[in-house]
Amino acid sequence: MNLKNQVEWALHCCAVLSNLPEGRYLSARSLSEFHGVPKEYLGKALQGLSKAGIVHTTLGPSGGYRLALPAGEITFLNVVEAVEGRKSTFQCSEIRANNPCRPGDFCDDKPCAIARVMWKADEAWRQTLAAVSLADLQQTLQQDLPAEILRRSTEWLLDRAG
Amino acid sequence: MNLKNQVEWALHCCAVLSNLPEGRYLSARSLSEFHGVPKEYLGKALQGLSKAGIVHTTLGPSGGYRLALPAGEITFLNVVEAVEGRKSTFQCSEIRANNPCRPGDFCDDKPCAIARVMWKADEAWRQTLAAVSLADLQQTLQQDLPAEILRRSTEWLLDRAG
DNA sequence: GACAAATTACTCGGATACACTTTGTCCGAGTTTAAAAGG
DNA sequence: CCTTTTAAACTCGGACAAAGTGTATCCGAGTAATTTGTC
Repeated sequence: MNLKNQVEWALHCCAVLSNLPEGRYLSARSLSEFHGVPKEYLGKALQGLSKAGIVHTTLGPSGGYRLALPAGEITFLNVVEAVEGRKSTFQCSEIRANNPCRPGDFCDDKPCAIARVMWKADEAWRQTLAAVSLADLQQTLQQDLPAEILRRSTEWLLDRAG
Repeated sequence: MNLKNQVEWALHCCAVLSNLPEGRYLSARSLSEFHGVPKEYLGKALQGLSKAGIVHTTLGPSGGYRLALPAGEITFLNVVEAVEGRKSTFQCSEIRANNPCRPGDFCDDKPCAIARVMWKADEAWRQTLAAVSLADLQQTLQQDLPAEILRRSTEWLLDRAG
């Protein structure tokens, strides 16, 4: 079980969009060029973000994407779920019902004990992702990256932002 | 991203094997019949458990599987990793290196900030799974299930255990 | 110079193709127990 | 009754097939800004 690489791309795109001045838009083409990934396929991920209300888009030239909310109000979980979907990683297919010793009309009052554990783990995963916002990420990146690269990247982006 | 259904099957098989008296073995055929899943394919999952040292197997008639350790020393994580593999759900492909503003010889001293968050979430997931043992599961099941079904199931298993 | 029309640049969505993984089946080789055969 | 041989039941592993999902690519429709053309 692997997350799609679109999740990674979407997160990196959000990190870039966090650095964009308010009201400016950055096109899918520029985002794909900046990250070195195919534009058309990246578009699918961005459409996911758009549908989830995480980014806002405008059409036409100088159109593109910007965050629809302040970076502090968008979490990793929001982005991951927008691309990957909201359903649990563990799918219970109720095979306990196949037990030949169960009466046919027997009805369980609780979900399967195994599924409960797996879902709890899933919940822990989501909670960790929900605890980190794009603003947190931006702060981390500013500590990690040399100022020179940050400056040049910002310049590169502003050159292309509509 | 979904876990394989083999994970679910393997966990259910382990739950059954936890109820087996010490020294008895249960065949893949019986396990597949009990859970209503294809025998050959279930065999693949059991082979994973065997390779990971979670179950012990004997050949020949009256052969089959039993737990290789006390149920209290086998965790959900052990079983899940035996079937699903040990690598993280998030794969960092280092697309930050594609940033056109980075000098070609620049070397990051830390892993990507985005990957760090994703890996932390993965760790939380694993920690939750590592906190529950098969003994815990067995106890939960005994509280959940009616005594009648438990008794009949145990009888069914002992009939077939070698 | 003001207004309308055409062009351009972009997003969005659907259709399509390819590769990889999951899911499942089949069969042969090797191993151990149980049953049958022979003395 | 005891020993040897045969048969049966099982695991293990590899090869193979089908279905589903992930990873793209391509193209047409719609929209907004810009440019061009007209008065």
